[in-house]
Amino acid sequence: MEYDFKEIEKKWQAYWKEHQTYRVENRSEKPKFYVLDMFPYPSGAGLHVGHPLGYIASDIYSRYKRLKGFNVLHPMGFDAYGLPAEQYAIQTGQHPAVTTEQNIARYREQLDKIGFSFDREREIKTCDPHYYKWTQWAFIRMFNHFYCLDAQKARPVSELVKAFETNGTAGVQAACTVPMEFTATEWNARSEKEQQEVLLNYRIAYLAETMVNWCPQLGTVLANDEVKEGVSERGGCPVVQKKMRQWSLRVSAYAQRLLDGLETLDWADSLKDIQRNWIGRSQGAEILFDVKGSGEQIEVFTTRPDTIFGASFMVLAPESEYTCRFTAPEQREAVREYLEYVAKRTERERQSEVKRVTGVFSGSYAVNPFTNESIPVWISEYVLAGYGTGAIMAVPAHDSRDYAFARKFGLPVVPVIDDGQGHDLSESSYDAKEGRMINSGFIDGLEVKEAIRAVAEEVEKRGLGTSKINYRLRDAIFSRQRYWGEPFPVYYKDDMPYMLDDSRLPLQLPEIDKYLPTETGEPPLGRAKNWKTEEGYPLELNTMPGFAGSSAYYLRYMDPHNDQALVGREADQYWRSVDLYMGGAEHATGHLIYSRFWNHFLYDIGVSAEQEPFRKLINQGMIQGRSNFVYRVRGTNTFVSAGLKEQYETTELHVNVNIVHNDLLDLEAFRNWIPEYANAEFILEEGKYVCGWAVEKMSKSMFNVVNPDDIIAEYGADTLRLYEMFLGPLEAHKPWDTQGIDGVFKFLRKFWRLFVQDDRLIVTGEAPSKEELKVLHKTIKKVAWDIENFSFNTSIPAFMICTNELTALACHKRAVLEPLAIALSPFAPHMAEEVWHLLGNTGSVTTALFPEWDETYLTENAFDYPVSFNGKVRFKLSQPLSATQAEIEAAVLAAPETAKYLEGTPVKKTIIVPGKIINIVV
RNA sequence: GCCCGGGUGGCGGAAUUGGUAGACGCGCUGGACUCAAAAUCCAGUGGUAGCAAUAUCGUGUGGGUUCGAUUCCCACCUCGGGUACCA
Repeated sequence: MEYDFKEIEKKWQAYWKEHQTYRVENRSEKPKFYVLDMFPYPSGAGLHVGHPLGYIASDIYSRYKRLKGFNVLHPMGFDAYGLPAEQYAIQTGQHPAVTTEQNIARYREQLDKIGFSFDREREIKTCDPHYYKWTQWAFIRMFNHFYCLDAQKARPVSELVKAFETNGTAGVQAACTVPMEFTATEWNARSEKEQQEVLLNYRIAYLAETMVNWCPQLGTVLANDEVKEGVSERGGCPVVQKKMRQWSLRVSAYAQRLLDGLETLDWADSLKDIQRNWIGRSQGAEILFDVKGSGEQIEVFTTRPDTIFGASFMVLAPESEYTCRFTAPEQREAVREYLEYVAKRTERERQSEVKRVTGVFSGSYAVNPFTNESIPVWISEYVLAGYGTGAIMAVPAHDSRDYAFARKFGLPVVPVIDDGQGHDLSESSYDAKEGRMINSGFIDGLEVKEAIRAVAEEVEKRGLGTSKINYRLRDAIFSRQRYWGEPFPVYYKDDMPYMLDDSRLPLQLPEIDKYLPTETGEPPLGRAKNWKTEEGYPLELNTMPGFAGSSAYYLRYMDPHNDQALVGREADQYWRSVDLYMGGAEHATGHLIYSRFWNHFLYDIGVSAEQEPFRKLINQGMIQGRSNFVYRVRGTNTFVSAGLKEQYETTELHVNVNIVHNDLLDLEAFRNWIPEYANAEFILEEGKYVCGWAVEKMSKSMFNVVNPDDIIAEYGADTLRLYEMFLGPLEAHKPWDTQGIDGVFKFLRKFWRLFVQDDRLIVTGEAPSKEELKVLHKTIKKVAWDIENFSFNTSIPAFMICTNELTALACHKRAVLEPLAIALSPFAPHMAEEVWHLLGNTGSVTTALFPEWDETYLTENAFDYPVSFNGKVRFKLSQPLSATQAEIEAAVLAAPETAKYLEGTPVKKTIIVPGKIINIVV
């Protein structure tokens, strides 16, 4: 019986299902380990060969951990809300729930064939009311909490109300949208509606007029991470800034904690860097500048207080409220024109024309508090309203943007730092934080870093301002004008939002006739009949964004059937957080920020046991497509082989990679592929048609999609699993190329033949030789190390070498082969189960223990092989010696091998690297 | 612009972190089996010189540290990712 993967894989997949082999309990004597994959959005196209890469890696790790004696939670589910299903619904009228369910069924079927060890009982779908009930529940909690800056955590809004009632804002340190000040008397005099309006300024989930990214083509607003280079990430539609009343989450309140938390995480440094940049902490000072003749002041934020003596003008953001306040009457017309121009520009234009310098003089003058000179106040779009105070002090000599602006409008450039190299300020600004201060009064002669401190102190002393930390991280806009998402558990009374009672959750998504905005421009939910509370209050028409459902799903897996809580206390205390999270780095600024924020909040309110949800994170790389091309001779139906294409005028066309083998085109299959090519003629080289190729994104339009189902049908799931790992380092991006798959398939067949030949089991009970044990233990050691370090691509060669060596030794001994089968089981579980049973074991190999390796089988002589070169003799030590250096030296010099190479030459010195090498210099 | 990563045979990539560079696989070449092909098996395969043993060069480029560098340091070239008037 040859290796019959079809039979074997079918058999064991059925066995696992029937015996619930991978079912896991929330309590155990064993230590826990939680392995999670970023759950997929089930698209209509189904899985391609790139999708399971991370799942295979995490499955190998899960299986390994199980064999190492851990109670492993390894679930899978579906991120089911999303734009594609809704767009499809708009086009076809098909309910998105229906298509989503179909897609999920297809995904599940494809995943099942790969032999994952998921606990199927725990599967979740974000669009399931039993699931999104808890998304809504968490939202209500965010509405009912504010972020207390004293405690650095979320606190109930009821506490805030109490504080307002007794002391007003005095002593209240809370994260807010706009700073507010009022007394208890003022608060108590306010109407219910006015009080609610004030509280929205503090709530963690809040409704506010904010500048949002509005995408007219998609008809919805988008979060910052959903906008890339000024256009929507999905669909690439233009995005404009627009003021709208929208739900937001006060993520910014958690900026420092999200930053600090990174230190405790075992994530790739590059990913941490991305998050650090995104959070964008910058330390500086806020400084007040008097505005001449107004009695009012402008506050600026700067990280370079040291350069204040060089501040020769100020600039306001066009959208800043300062702008209209400080526009002088004679400049009113010019400013109005400029603001009009700015408002017309899209985000994209603004970004693509960064170099373009525009601006207008406000007509006002401010006073530099250190030089007492009067400086003009300008307005320009290069200053952003949403960052800092919306106003800056411009130091053209030491900031390149200010420099460009000063040059364009002829403003003075005053150098205040001497870099010691004679930097030419007529060419460019000097931005570096190095050098000595000049022209700067009391800080003259100080180093830049000292000067920053000195000025900041002086500013505080003179009451001109305070030091201040700013973050780039913005609050997350949480409303979407869409149908296919979680409904908000919100109703409106007197135009103010109120939360539904928990007992009314889940608030189910209503049926509607069409999935488009209403004629009056309301979101699709405006079409729902009776979309109001029993009391008749209207319900919220927006739905939640895609990241809502994916922000706390890992908690739900711990306790997926709990009707009373998002996660039960006991389950949460047991599983705590994800020990290994596997997923793509593209979620660095989206999901991985929101999810951390969400979990920090749940931690604050005592729902989640740990602040950080994902202790270790591995980013698997993307598998790209390898496209093939044919070359059509212009104006004909004749195709020329790649090697000859230079001799003709050709057009390059993508050809389906599934009818190309080793870059050779299957001519018959090509003629049958598309009717247009039925009569195609070919110009061959050496009787073959050679295709061109390139690495591109795997997509339908490039005809380079490889379906895992096809690979499994031809080679089996174990081969697919092995090959995906063998392709290259887990974290690297790499093209899929089916060509090499034969290699791992051959290996599995060879491995099989160690156990079975000529239809019978040939494994014997003989005691293994020293050499065989060395082969075995070498392999176990290597493989265990590789798995622990996620270096799966190198553990497969270890198995291959081992198999070749055992074949050469004609070793069919159970004492060697059984541990080997267990070690292989994380990679090729079907094959491992089969041979495990052939050896007479019962149950699943999952219940075995990963073999331990024994160093004593791997050691031989203290120094194995001398190599001589360049007048030196070198010995490699195969393991650390317990002897002293002098003893080693003496032993080596006395050894006959040494004498052979030295041939009497006197030794100049010896260099000993313990455990590694001895060099003898002659 | 700024912040991260990378550059090793014809190709994917090893080298567990300063110690025999090119493991393993693909591809290619030769051989065995076959009427033949496919499949399978065996051998060879970085460049140069040589029948050969062997010598010599060789990890993007140029320098440096070291007995010893793909690995560490400096400068440059180049590819990829993140981010971008964030003051």
